[in-house]
Amino acid sequence: MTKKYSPKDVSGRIVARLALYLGILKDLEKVQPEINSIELAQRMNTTAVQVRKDLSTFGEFGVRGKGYSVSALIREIESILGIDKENEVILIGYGHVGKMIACNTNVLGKGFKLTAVFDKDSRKIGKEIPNLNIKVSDASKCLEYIEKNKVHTVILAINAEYAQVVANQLIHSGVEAILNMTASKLELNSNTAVVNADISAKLKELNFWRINPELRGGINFD
Amino acid sequence: MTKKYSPKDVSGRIVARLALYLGILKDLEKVQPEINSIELAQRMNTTAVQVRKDLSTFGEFGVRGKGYSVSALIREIESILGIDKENEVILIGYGHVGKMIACNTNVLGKGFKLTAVFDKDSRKIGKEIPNLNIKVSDASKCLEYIEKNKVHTVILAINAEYAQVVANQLIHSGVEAILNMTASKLELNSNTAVVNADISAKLKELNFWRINPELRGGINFD
DNA sequence: TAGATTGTTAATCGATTAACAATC
DNA sequence: TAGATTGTTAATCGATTAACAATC
Repeated sequence: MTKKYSPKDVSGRIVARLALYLGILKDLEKVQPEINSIELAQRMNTTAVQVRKDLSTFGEFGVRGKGYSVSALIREIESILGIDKENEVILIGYGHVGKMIACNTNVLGKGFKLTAVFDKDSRKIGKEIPNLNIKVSDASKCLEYIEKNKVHTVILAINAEYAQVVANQLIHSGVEAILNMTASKLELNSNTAVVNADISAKLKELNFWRINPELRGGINFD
Repeated sequence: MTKKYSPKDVSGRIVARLALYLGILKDLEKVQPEINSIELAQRMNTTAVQVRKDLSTFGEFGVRGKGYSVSALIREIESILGIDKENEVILIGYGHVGKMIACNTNVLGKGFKLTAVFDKDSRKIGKEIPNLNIKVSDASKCLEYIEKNKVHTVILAINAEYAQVVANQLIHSGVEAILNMTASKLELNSNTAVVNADISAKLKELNFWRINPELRGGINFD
């Protein structure tokens, strides 16, 4: 059950690609039952060898001479990413970004369930969140909630200037993973996982590639 | 004025880091006028050598024996990323994600101005966007608008299943850059720049690192 | 001049690709 | 068995790091 991958074989790039493979496979699921590395590579804008190498890092999922079963591969990748079960997450910050995440269950995707939302603004506290059966709670109760409910994943959607302070508190409370939606780069000497999903940074990257078309030789600049 | 960097020296990673350096420097601007590569590296969770290498790819911005001027470095990086001037962008899709972007000018950050918003839903068309002086337009007018106004950058925040079709049309209309907020991986044989900013993919990555703490040896898994 | 820190050239490390053996 | 396509081992390529020369 508990698969063991070697640290030297799993890189950040591979994990990022895994999430992309999954997206492609989900699109494909209704249309065709099987796929080979060549076609998957085309859709990923990469090479067939990389597809096979990536997948084989985690196990032998294909059938030689044939290819991969789309549905089986989806299940494998979901299992690798730990989204075959439902993971509880909480959201801190109910501003524009927070609201978008809270009001749109699609945004989180399969495997994640939003169980609580916190904000420090008294005008927002107590507001009902559409579709989910929860209300915005007072941010001052947040750490208590985390410890009581053993929350392991937090989406941080607060003002950038408070991000570092709040993150420190979260880690102290035992949080293992933070999705950082703020423009602030979090400094964490602990072993908490942090992934940045700040839109403005992405837009800046994009703009660089736009104004320097001659530099986008390589295929991948996600 | 027009700086020329060699393609072999500029990688996607460097550009991504550039946007992060900028964020750190902006935080720092009010607090201290100068910084050296050692301190900047600490805040970035990387090494001083990498900081210097990254920056020197684009020019000589530092003073030997001293370090870098925070404000000058900010200006340089903004210039490299092309956000020292205002770039017009349009938004396609006024659902939860689109609304979040349109209603929150902060989200785009410096250097970008939202000039038009499109949606195909007749209930949304005509709606006034708070703070910006624009209304949601009919998506059917979108391509015409792009061609007329020479729009080069589009934020795509529509349903994943339409993403590929719309992207093809955008490229045909001369769009140079797409910020893809959808969960769909866009296949583009043209030389349009695309950067993905799908939140659910990031959350999946994050979850992998959470459940495999022994694999997060390296510092950087953004 | 001595001390500090940058920018660059060379060495190492890691990730991608090529070649091929395994097997359906 | 022949054809196809996977999974893996070895070779190449690119990115990071180390060493050091430049210079404030």
